[in-house]
Formats: sequence, structure tokens, C-alpha cells
Amino acid sequence: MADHGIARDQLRAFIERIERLEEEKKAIADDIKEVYAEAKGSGFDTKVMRQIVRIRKQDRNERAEQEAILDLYLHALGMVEGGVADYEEAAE
Amino acid sequence: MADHGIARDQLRAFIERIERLEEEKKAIADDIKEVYAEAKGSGFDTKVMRQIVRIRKQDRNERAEQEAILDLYLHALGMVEGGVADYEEAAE
Amino acid sequence: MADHGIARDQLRAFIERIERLEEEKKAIADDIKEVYAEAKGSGFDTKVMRQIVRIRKQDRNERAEQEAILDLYLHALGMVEGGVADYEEAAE
Amino acid sequence: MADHGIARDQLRAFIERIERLEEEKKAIADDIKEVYAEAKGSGFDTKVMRQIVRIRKQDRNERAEQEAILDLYLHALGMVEGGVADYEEAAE
DNA sequence: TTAAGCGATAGTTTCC
DNA sequence: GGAAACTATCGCTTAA
Repeated sequence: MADHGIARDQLRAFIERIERLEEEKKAIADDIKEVYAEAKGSGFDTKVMRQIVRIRKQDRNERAEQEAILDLYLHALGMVEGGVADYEEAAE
Repeated sequence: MADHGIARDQLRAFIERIERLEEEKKAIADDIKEVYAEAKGSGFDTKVMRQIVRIRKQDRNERAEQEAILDLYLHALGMVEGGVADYEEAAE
Repeated sequence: MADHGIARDQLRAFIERIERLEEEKKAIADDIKEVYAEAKGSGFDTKVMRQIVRIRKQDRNERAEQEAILDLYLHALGMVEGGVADYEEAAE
Repeated sequence: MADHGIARDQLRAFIERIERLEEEKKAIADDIKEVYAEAKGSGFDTKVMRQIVRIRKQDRNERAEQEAILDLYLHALGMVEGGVADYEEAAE
């Protein structure tokens, strides 16, 4: 019985942290909407803008993935041992 | 032709503002995930937690809606100007 | 009352079509797994393979999106009416 | 060095087989969406439909599991070889 | 102004 | 158990 109170407080704290973060997230989402509205007011086509944003994001993702695959290859080819890898192993 | 450069700069500025905001949003979303992970590490069931968060949000929405309806009634009845509102301002 | 039977039969038909399609989908997913297993048996690293597949897919998506954005621009700039569009229509 | 070319061709073949299968899978997924859309157009609630499909799938899984358990029992009791199983195969 | 299509996000499941 | 794929839900935007 004793722990229930503690667990409850802990849970409440977690929930409240989450709720505060969600509020912040919501606020930012609203900011984004505002920016689009403002841009629209300046004569820009928001549809086009959204696509630009999306494609630029894709570009970033792709670059990240390219690096990931390069890493993977280097490891697969064993071209990493003797250098950084030993360092990392030693550090574990 | 002259304005294209300006429009371009303006567009670029809008896009960059949006991208910065999206980054922030992403960061917060990650924070939320972390909190859930931490709670899980403390032995809480995240599925249940998510439900709690969802239900509490609904409650808030309902409450907001009820207040909106109340406002509507008060306005319809002309019971609001210079009356309740002043009260609320004074209370803040 | 009369329509219930009909609606029911219709619903049943829809459900069964869906279930058949889901079976097919499942079968193909299994095939894919088999191919990965076979490749693994031939000494390939499936992790790398999955990344290759993913990145190639991204490439395709990006290309599609680029085309979409080009279209959008052309329309936004009004460079399509009476011009390219008619060409395209004529070509179809 | 000589094998690299072969490995490469082999890899390419695997990748292409996978990509072809993924395309087929995608096509079927799209077909499923279409059926739902069509059903919606006929006045059915797709949310409910999805639930029906899910429940029926669970039922099948359960039934399969029950049969597996039954099989297990029958085998454990040695009541199976040359009996029911052959019947079923013949019936297919 | 609302319905509907679409995109994004959240959640579940599956694989490693 | 952690990551990735798939699914479902939600909210926005658009068109009627």
C-alpha cells in the first residue's frame, strides 16, 4: 500500500511533463501555420511551399542515409579495423 | 525581373523559418518519446499512460467546448459586456 | 428490413475481396522474406541489402516529387494554359 | 577480384527480384485501399469494416492455433498417422 | 461550411 | 529489447 502513493506521484509527474511538452509542440505547430498564412498573405502559394519543404527534407534524409550506407559498407569490407574501430573497442 | 530576386529572398526566409520551427517540433517530439521511455524504465505501462494523456486531453477539450457554449449563451442573453468579463479581468 | 439482406451481402462481398487481397499481400511478403534468406545463404549481408533497397526507393520517390514540384511551378506561373498543356493533350 | 563481378550481378539480381515483389505488394495494397473506398462510396463505414476484417483474422488465427493444439494432442496420443491427415491431403 | 482527400503523426507489430 | 515497417488515426487543406 505504501508504494502506491509514490508510484502515483511519479506517474502524475510523468504525465504532466508529457502534457507540458505536448502543449509546446502544439504551440510550435501553430507557429508554423502562422508562417504559412503570412507567406500566403505575401502572395506565395503555400502548396508549392509545402512541397519545397518536403523535398528539402527528403534531400536531407537521403544524404543521411547515404552516409549510413557508406558506413555499413566500410564495416562490411573491414576497412575500419585498425583505426577508429580499435579505439572504440578499447573504449567499451 | 527585378522583383524575382526579392520574392526569392522572401520565400527563402519563409522556408527557413518553417524549417527551423519544424526542427524544434521534432526535438520536442523526441523529448516526449524520451519521457515515455523513462517512465517505462520506472515500470509504468506506456500504453496505459498514452490512454491517460488522451483521455485528459479529451476532458480539456470538452471543458473548453462547454465554456464556449456558456459564452455563447451569455452573449446571446447580453449578460456579458461590462459584467462577467470585467470580473474575470480583475481576477487575473 | 428488405435492404438489410442486400447490404449484408454487399458487405460480405467487400470483406471477402479484401481478405483475398490480404492473403495475396501476405504471400508476396513471404516471398520477399525468402529472397532475403536466399541472399543471406549466398553470403550477402541482408542489412546492407535492405538499405540499398530503401535508398533506391527514396531516389525514385524524390524523382517523382521533383516532377510534381515542376508541375506545380508551371501551373503557378501560368505557363501551362494554352501552352504545354495543349501540347500534352494533343500528344495523348 | 574476379568474383566481385559475379557477386555484383548476383546482388543486383536479388535486389531486382525484391523490388519487383515490393511493387506487386504495393499494387495489392492499393487495390485494398480501392475496395475500402468503393465500400465507403456504397455507404459502409470503413472503420467498422476494418474491425470486422481484424476480428475475422484473429478468429482464423485462433482456430489455427486450436487445430495446432489438437494436432499436438493427437500426435502425443499417436492417433494421427495414416488417418485424418491423409484424408485432408486427398481432399485438396 | 462541411465533406472528403491527402499528408503527417502516432501506434502497433514484426524482425533482427 | 531495440529498430524498422506497416497500419490506423488525426488534422489540415481544398473543393463543392
